[in-house]
Amino acid sequence: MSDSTRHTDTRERLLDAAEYLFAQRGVDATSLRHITAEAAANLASVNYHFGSKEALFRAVFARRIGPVNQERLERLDACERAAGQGPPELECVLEAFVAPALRLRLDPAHGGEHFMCLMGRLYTEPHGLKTVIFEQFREVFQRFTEALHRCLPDMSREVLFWRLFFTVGSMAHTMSAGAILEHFSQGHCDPADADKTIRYLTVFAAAGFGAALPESSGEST
Amino acid sequence: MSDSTRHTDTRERLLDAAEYLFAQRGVDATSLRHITAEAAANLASVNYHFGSKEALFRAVFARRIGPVNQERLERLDACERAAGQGPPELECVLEAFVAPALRLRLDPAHGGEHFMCLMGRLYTEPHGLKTVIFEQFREVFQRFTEALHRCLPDMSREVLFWRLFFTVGSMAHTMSAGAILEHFSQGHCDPADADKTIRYLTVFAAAGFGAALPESSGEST
DNA sequence: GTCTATAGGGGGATAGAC
DNA sequence: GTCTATCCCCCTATAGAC
Repeated sequence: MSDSTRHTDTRERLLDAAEYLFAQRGVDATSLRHITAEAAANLASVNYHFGSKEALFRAVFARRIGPVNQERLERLDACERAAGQGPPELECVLEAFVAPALRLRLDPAHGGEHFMCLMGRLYTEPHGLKTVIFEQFREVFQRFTEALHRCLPDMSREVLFWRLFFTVGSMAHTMSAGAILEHFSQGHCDPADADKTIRYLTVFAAAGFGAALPESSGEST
Repeated sequence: MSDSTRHTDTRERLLDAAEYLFAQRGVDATSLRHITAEAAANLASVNYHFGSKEALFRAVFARRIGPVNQERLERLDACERAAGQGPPELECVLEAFVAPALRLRLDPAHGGEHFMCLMGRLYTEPHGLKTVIFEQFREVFQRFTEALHRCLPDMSREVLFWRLFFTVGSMAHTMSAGAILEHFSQGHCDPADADKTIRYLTVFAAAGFGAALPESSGEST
């Protein structure tokens, strides 16, 4: 915000504008012309600063994913310290994973809410770009699956992966489709209340993880 | 399949092609040229049969959502009959909701797998078209929230809506991002096994619904 | 019902002046 | 670093012959 940076941050304005428009209208539906207009920059500036639309998309993610994943790992460290020698607490681990993403919405200064929506959609978008971005989740994925395995030592890898996957689905849905809940619940639910949302999701997922294992019991068709 | 319909089903071929390509590459990224080429039809045929790309998109959904939602209601009826006077069983209700969508993948003759993926993405896509399509879910939503309320009479509407929302998120994620699970689990999980997937998700969600209620307990930041 | 041809509008990327 | 002008592509939708 200082005057010394004012003239140099076209790049930042482009990132902000792209983040906002990608989240609001989708990546394919957003043109470089929309972005540069929103950023009050020139059409050629995207190619000058980033090289291509795809590179801009990657940059939008690179700017924020790192901090989110770092916070996840720090919170996981805290869970493990609190547990001493024993396994960490299940709810603590799940909250460590879920909270940093769901709290993006509250990020002051920045348009974290837009990024949260975009990131929630990332999992299901058909873009080939996904694969590159998912590499940035590898460490988080490994650390958390290890921690969950210590929480639930008798659970097979298969079931553990499935339940983590369901948890990610609930989280992603909350990040990108909260408006639907607000609409269908007719005001009963408020996805803008991050603390409550985190608490509800953590409790739901922890109970799901703790369920007795189904060995393809009873009913099949 | 009969010869008498062979010459008239350009319309069907267009729907199949659109369903496939929308699922695979996204709606915005799929052009009418792609669709008509895939369907071995003429570029003008989409506008002749449907009027516009948007109308084609709606037709793709209209063709399959009806049957899925009808099956959900029938299965819910079955749960309620089985329960007699009392409340239906929680797992039965959840499976009634989840199974018809997850079993789309097995739909023979048709490309149900593609539609499943597309439908899973519908919740989070930025298209304005969503609102029109969601109207078709209204009855299902009401019947299932009522049934869940009878299963869990002490649960507030707020918590019930949240947990149904989390369940929908897990389901949608499974429908549209199963490939990610297959990749990250390195073969431990097989999202193509519909029976197992349904069982796992039902058990997970039922446990989540059954969790003790959190009154913003303990930790907040 | 099906096709060709085309209108008319954006799209991403780049060259080259400043 | 920033801007204008422009190349060349693909898009949706429609007109009109068959």
